[in-house]
Amino acid sequence: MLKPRATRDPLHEPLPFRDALAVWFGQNGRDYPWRRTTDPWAVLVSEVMLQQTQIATVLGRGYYTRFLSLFPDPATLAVAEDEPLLKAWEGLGYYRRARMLRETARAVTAAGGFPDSLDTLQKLPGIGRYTANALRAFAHDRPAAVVDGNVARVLARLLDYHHAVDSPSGLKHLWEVAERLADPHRPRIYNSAIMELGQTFCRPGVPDCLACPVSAFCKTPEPSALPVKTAKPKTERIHTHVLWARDRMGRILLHQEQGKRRQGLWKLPERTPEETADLPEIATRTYGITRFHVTMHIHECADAPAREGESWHPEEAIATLAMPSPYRKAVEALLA
DNA sequence: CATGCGTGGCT
DNA sequence: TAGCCAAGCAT
Repeated sequence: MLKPRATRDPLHEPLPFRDALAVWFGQNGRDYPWRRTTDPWAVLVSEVMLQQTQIATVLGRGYYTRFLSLFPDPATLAVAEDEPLLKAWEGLGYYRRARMLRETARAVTAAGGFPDSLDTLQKLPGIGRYTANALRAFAHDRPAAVVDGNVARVLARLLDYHHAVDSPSGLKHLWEVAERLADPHRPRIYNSAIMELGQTFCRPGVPDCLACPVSAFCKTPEPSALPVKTAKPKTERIHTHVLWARDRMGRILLHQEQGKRRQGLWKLPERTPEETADLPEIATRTYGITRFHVTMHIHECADAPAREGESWHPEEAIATLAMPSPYRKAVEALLA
């Protein structure tokens, strides 16, 4: 891996660093729909959708455009029911984001508009330090710095920073650096540029330092070794047993989540291994969720008493319900 | 401060 | 295949 030697320090010479980023971005910046608007609502929707979610997912499957046509302003989302909201979010994951976005829409609607102070923005549900600053930079073009996964990687390499970037102390340091580096005169361009740099040249694994517009400012001799992250617990293999139950009318038994996290989503009813031991297993599916590798065993039964939170649904109604992806796929395969 | 939260693409 | 990673946040 060939990498040009660092000849300049971005913290010591922030002006040429910002210029190099701005020039490159001005000629090569990508055209995303959320870069074509300054509407705080449209920007907020994009930022929340993009939390821990790749651009290709949000764009490729049309989530962003569809969501904004369904909920074009905060007042519309503020009065939306669970079902259309969760359905619009189906497949994006982290479903709590959708509910928190509606809570924020209600607060903004009640207040008659978006707050402009960083502290007030950060008190809104689902808006943390990153999203609050992103709103200020991308919607209002006001001085702000952001640290997301891309920026953390870029800064760690620029500074040859070998502490864990996902630890609280590491993040604190990176935010301080980010605020010193950020361009106070071109917040929108600067923040767009440094994030896009992390998606393109300064990508995870082996970066493309030879083409990087700021390689002269980059201190690390071994970029592929950065950033350092805290060790994650090893994936655990677990098994679940669910029912594929249809009554005499052909209706399907489903369970609606009640907890804090996935409230409102519909799943196949779960039973203990003992309860399904005598039922024929008609399919198994595997999927990953957080730190678990799940093998879902699907058992067929003609009928079953509905328990708390469970109800029967005609086949035509299934498509209108919001289901987590693994269950959506399982149901579609079983109905095919 | 560590952990849980979804999903899909890439290595 | 298994692990890593992504425009983080709340608890």
